[in-house]
Amino acid sequence: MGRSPCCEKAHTNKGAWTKEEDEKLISYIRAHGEGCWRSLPKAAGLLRCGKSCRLRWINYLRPDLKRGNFTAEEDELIIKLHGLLGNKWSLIAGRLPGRTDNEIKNYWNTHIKRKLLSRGLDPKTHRPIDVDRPFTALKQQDMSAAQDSTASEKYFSGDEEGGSSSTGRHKGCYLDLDLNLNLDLSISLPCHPSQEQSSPREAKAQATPQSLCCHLGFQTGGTCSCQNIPKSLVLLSHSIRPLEEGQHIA
DNA sequence: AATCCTAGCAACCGCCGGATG
DNA sequence: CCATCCGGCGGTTGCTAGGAT
Repeated sequence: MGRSPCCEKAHTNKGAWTKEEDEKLISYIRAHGEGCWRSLPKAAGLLRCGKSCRLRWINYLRPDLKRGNFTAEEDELIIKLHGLLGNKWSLIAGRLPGRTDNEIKNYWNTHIKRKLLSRGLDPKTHRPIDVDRPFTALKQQDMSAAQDSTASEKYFSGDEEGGSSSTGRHKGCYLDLDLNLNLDLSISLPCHPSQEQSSPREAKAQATPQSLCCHLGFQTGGTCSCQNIPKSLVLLSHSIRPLEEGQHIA
């Protein structure tokens, strides 16, 4: 059967937006609000695909966007959140008021990736690239360092040119989001080899707070009892609540 | 001055999942 | 339960500006 195209491609403009198009889109959304992107282009007199309008509005025209360079605080927050969430750019963006997922994704690919590499960390896993020093060993050895209240600070404060990629300078892959998280985590649903789910829907149905917390990387005991999951973390598993304006992660 | 290379960013594409009939 | 619609997401592409040669 196949899906109908989201718009009639033959009669739509592509590429960079003109000032006139921007103005049409802005004035239409000001008058009518967001919603029904599919019909918006026609109603607004734009020869654009609805998706394109949505993207343009969200990533560039929205009045609450914060333009300009990322601050050091935003950098660190992105790194932390990426360690926790992976490439869930929209969730990460939800924690950075005024920033868009596209912006963060671009920033990650152009700046932060390199920053992590210069620290000798794998941008995907946030683990040391050094293969001669397995993570497990590192974990044990650096746990004490991590207990130092400034350890996480040190971990994230490697200077760009400092050659921090040399072995022994990593402070371990520990996040400091008020909780004792490590980066051996994934948001993915549990996958027990013995009982493989036949469909994503089934897998979802079997996700429990217990399995969730283990996959989030909580230490047994301590924060994670696997019995008493903080409500906020169950929430986290479903969706990350956007920060209110001015609110921030400690 | 011309050409090449690279980084940065805006925009597109294809897929996924929730909502709806 | 199924088919379809639609919004949203993440990955990727392509254009452009600026620096290097």
